Amino acid sequence: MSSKENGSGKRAPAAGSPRTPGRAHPVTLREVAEAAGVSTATVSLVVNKKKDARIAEETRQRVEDAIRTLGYRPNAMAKTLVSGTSRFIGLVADGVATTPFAGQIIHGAQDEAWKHGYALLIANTEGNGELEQDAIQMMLEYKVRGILYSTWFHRQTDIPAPLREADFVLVNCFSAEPGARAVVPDEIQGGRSATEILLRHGHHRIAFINATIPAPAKDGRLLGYREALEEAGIPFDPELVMEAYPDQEGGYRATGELLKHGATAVYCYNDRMAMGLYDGLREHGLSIPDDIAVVGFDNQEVIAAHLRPPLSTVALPHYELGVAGVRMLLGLDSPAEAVAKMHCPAVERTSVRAPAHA
Amino acid sequence: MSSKENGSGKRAPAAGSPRTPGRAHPVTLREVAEAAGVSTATVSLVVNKKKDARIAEETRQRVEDAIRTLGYRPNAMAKTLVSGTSRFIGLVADGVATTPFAGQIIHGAQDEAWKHGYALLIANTEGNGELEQDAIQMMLEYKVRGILYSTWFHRQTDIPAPLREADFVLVNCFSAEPGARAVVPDEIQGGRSATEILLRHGHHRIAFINATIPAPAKDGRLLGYREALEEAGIPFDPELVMEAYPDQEGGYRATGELLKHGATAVYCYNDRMAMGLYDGLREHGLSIPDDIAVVGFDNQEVIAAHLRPPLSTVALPHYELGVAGVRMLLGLDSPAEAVAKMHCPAVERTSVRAPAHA
DNA sequence: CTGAAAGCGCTAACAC
DNA sequence: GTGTTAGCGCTTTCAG
Repeated sequence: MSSKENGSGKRAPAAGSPRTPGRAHPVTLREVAEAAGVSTATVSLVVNKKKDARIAEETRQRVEDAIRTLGYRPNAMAKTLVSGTSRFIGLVADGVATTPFAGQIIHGAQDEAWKHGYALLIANTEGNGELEQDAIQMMLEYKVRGILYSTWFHRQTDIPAPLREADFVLVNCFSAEPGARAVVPDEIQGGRSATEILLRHGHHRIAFINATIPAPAKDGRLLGYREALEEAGIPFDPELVMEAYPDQEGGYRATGELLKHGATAVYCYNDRMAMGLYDGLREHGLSIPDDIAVVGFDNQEVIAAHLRPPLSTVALPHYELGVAGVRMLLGLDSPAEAVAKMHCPAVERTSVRAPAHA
Repeated sequence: MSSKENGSGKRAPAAGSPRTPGRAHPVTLREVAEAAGVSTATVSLVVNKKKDARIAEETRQRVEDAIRTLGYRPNAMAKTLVSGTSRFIGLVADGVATTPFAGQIIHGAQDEAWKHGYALLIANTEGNGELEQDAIQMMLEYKVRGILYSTWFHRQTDIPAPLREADFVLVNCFSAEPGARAVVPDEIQGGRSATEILLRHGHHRIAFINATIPAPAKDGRLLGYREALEEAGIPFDPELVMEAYPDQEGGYRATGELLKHGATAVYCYNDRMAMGLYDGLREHGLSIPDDIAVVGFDNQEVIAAHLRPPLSTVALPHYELGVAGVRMLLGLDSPAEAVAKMHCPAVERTSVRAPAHA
């Protein structure tokens, strides 16, 4: 964290601030105490609404009036200094920017943290290791309650050394180290759910366009597909599984291969591939869902909800990942596994219908 | 900020932490001083690398060794308490979640803040006024250097009362109050740029599908369109301007109307509408860009870069908004206007070509 | 029921 | 060159 600064420190010339009328220095506890004619201890007690402290109703009134008229606001830094640990939870992310998803992790973490009186201190590292170290150091210096270390796509990760000095949990990633707490999406169940959407509509020849890129998602989503098939008593046909680069172009290019094997339905590794596939299918004069049913994965809102027809898919529970991350950090839930797998809910839209000949 | 807590406060049972071996309490400055056989003042001086303090090289070494072996880490809270203001910049957003864009604002703000030694304290309010108040209060209590108040889409906003107690700047929004500092995208220039892409390719009959929803973007993008036309000496034809709900469905439904007026090119209020329009045009057997050229607005990556053909559009400078916001807050740039308009750069892809008969 | 006083970890005069 | 000391604003025994 470099430090150079030339700011004026001046306030914006906004309309007269209602509270601190002309005061340069913020109001302190002591000042409130003097104004109310009590000691700082007493003020502290009423400010913090200590249950066991018996304050005369009359005194409390006097103090509260003083607080109001002076516009007193507690200094969280001083509080923290005394208590030794702040009400901050750090969130280190490798990409808030890169993806619409990271935002949801932040959102979930923030909501849950807030609920328990914590604020989020965030650092976006965009994959820069040095920055990451610095960010963690900084959080440590601010005495954060703990750190959420998150990645924008589900993957294995190394635990940066300084992270160990804090209470931490990995979010959307996991470590090879046993015992390292983590929360990740349940890719297998997600793959099962995606396949089941199709199965439920009566499809038997279901193709799966997997990603070419190795990742827990690649393995998990395939495994889920196989499990669902097996449970439905449908033999696994390797011909129906193909691979493509996991974006629109990949999906588009996979169209030809897909059409060779007489599938009546296809489950795509992600929504972006499904989007490309839509174009490819259309060019072949095929209509969705009448000629072929499609499901995606990720529930990437901008895409899935607005394709024609809207895409049935399985959602990656990013918001829940954030929530679960802070709950685990704070030790709010019963002590289950070290790594929690979050459910990926199916979200059905209209890209699936029973096969024509069924 | 409610406060209830039952966390265990235990650390994750990770591998032995390298630094603080078994220590319950973090290492303090005083301890380093004792270990090095110097006073706390001296340690403070070397820790902060004070230029003017003359420390004997030998002493400095001794101190640095002590720091290293003890694994000392400064307590930022104590520092802040002394100095009166923290190295935090608050960022209040009404929707990190709702959109892929907000992430970019955060990203820009964080990068720039970090560059100047500040960390970001963020609060997502999702439009909840009470939460917003609380968030600002909290930031005030943590003595933030200032607050960035941002909205996920460009609009006018009211300044929440507590915000006035801080140094603040509005990001992606603005206030009716004169003097309130703000940074917003330059919609007019953006509209001009979008239109100019089409003009440059030789189009004369350029339709504009505007949004139905009132917003600075609606007015600005239209105005930019008119300016570009005028500058090109092309008379404004009201028939070529239509309105639709600003999403895929809106764009799709606008197709029929669009086709009535012999436009060879169309500029859409946003990329989502363009996406819908692509489908509509395709159903009419029209091809892009041969039969009709299309440009969007927003540069919503997932969409624009991956439509077939990839969509030429104008980017909303969210990252830059974040950067400019902290620069303005910190008073880093020359004292220009109270509200800065950020440039919206054209990003050309392949959805535009010269008109057929040209 | 309330006040006095001792710090939390660090910085900044001001001595020596 | 380096040590002493007085707080920063607050919480928390411990007296009374």
